[in-house]
Amino acid sequence: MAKTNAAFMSGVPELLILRLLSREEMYGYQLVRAIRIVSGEALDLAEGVVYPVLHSLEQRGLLKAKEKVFDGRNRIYYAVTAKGRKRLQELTNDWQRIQQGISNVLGEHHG
Amino acid sequence: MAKTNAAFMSGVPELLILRLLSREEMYGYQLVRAIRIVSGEALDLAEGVVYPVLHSLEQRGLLKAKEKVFDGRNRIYYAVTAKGRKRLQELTNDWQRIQQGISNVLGEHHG
DNA sequence: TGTCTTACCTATAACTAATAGGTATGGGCC
DNA sequence: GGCCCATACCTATTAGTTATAGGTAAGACA
Repeated sequence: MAKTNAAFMSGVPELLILRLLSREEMYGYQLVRAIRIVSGEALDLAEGVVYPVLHSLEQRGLLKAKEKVFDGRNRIYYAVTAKGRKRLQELTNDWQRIQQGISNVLGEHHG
Repeated sequence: MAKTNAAFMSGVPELLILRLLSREEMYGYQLVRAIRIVSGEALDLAEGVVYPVLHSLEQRGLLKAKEKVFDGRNRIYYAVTAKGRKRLQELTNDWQRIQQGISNVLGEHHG
């Protein structure tokens, strides 16, 4: 039931995941729900999107994984590394710039 | 000298081009400069990005091309069709929703 | 037993922006 | 004339990701 996105999504999963994990460590399945809820139902990333991004971020040293057993169930918690925080800052800056640029174009009143 | 973008650009060229052309018809080379200027230097799309998008939009019936000779030089002006305006509206809505969703996530104060 | 939710995973497809070229004309400069 | 820059168009290839569509397995609950 994740069928939100047409365009405008490049880089977004990475940004959102880094941002949410920078506040508190979470596991993948939890992230999927958090993105939907915190975005105000505007965004809904499928697990098939979130897990590969988590693996990629971990491999690049931006996240650190920690396996925990909860209620007999396996969970893999992810926390942002120092390198990850730097990356988050960069991505946030890029986002702000691009978002502003698009607003500038859209905001122009019709002539 | 167009080297702006890292991420967050999917769907953006199409949106910007439709929006700018909805105000007045323009030709490709002019669009390239307009995007840079109107966005406040935040965005800079290379010709290699803009021309293929124009062709795609025309093929899909969202733009209509009109060749004009100016100063002995050939220019191809593009205007938005009715179908194109509808598409622009949809894209704008998508953009607003996604942009809002991302703001919601980013804006959360650290806990 | 059967179904739902939780929790993880991956392979493939689909999309599209970015790169890196290329062609051709006109104007200005020496 | 020869040179360079700006204008104005173009395309093939690469790169990078998201989206799709699956699959596995355990626990809860009826």
